[in-house]
Order: sequence, then structure tokens, then C-alpha cells
Amino acid sequence: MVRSDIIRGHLDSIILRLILEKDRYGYEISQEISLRTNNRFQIKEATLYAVFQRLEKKEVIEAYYGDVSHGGKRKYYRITPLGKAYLNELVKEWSEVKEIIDLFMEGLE
Amino acid sequence: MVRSDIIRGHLDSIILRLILEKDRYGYEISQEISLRTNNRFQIKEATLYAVFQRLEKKEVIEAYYGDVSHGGKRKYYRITPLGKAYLNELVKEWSEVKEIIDLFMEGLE
DNA sequence: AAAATTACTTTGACAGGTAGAGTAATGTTT
DNA sequence: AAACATTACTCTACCTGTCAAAGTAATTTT
Repeated sequence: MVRSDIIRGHLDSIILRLILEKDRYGYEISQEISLRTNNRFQIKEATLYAVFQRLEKKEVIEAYYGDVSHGGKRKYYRITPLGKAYLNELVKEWSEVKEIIDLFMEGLE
Repeated sequence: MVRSDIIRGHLDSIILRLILEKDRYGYEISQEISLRTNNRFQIKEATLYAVFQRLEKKEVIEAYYGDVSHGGKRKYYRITPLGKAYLNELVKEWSEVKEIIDLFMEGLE
């Protein structure tokens, strides 16, 4: 299980990417992250909803209410055009971060 | 210039790696990071000394005073055996973090 | 002698992440 | 039908890592 303070700062990317694929709601995203990472990483509930707030404020995602078929009411999120551009930036940034950190990890693996 | 909150959590690794190569003092490390990354990343002074404090408390580095030949007194740091083991863990962790984040960035580059 | 550079320290603030507790609807078990 | 589990979201108080800003002090350059 990976410490979350090492993933810190990359949650925006992860969540935006999942919402880019299709509109999703919080609980679903949380499940999807656990699934895709084989439980090597799990996002905490409180964190997830904090990220939503941040991203909505930045206008990179938008919310709308969905059905209530399996428990509480679902709040769906869609990515905005601004969000797509933002995600693009984050992807570029990630590849630069990898390069930089790898610079220092070289020869130690 | 890479945002530092995206490097966050990896400073321990970067600094430990530089001290592993040879004993170093703060100012030197700061210069070395700028140099090696071609100024794509610069560690802030306050941050650097905060990292030293954290690492010393964890007993992964030790300090001793050096000469005073070029300005202020230099405080050198050496890595402890515990520090080498710790760095080893961090390197493994980094490769897992890369895998996980790449999982979500796939197909977007 | 003044200014620039080298070198370290401390304080207070901020932002992202989190535990924990709470609310509510639906589905399952007994 | 009552009890329990699951789905789903929200809020508050707190912790930690990073950093701006200001300070101290010695040496080198102008």
C-alpha cells in the first residue's frame, strides 16, 4: 500500500482522467482507483470530496445529480473543456517530474 | 520550472541520495539540485533546512561542523546505515508510485 | 569601507490530505 | 418488519510538508 503523501499532488490528475473517460460519481471513482491499482492505492473518502470541491472551484469539472437507485443520491461529475486542457498540462508536468526524480534515483535501483 | 508541491514527498529521497554520494552541506545541496536539474527545480532554503531537521530526527543523517572558509560556517551531513536502508525503501517506493500514476496517465501522452 | 556572496536558523502561514462523526436512502438478512 | 450492511455524500478539526520573510554572521569582491 503506497503512502498517500507520496501520491499527493497527483490526485487531480488521477480523478480528472477517470472523469474524462466518462461521467462518474464519487463512490464509483473511489472503487475504480482501488480496482485499477489492485488495492495498492486507495483514496480516502474525505480526500476525494475535497478534491471535487477544489476542481469544481477551478471550473475544470461540473456536477449534476443522478439517480438514487442504490443508496444515497449520486452526484455525477463531468469534465469541462477547461478541464481537458488542465489535464493535458498535468500529464506534461508528470513526465517532467518523472525525469527530474529519476535523475536522482539513477543507479540506485 | 516544476511546482514544488508536485515534488513534495520526494525531497527526502533527493537529498539522501546526494548525501549518499558524499558528505555535503546545505548550500552545496541546494546548488547541486539546481545544477543537475538545469534549474528545472530549485529547493527553497527554508524547505531544505526543514528536511535536514526531519531526517536528523529520524536518525538517517548526522551532522558535524566543517570549516568556515567561504562565508558562514558549514554544517555537513553524512548518511547513517539506517539512512541507507531508508533510501533503499524510498527508491522501491518511487518505482511503485511511477507504476501507479502511469496507470492513470496511459494513453494521454 | 561598502556590497555581494556564502551559509544557516527561526517564525508564522498555507494547502493538501485525513480521521472521525454525521446524514440518508436502499438492499439484505433473519 | 426489524436489524444490519451497503451505497453515497458532507463537515469539522487536525497534521504535515513546504515556503516567504526576516534575521545572524563570516568571507570575498569591488
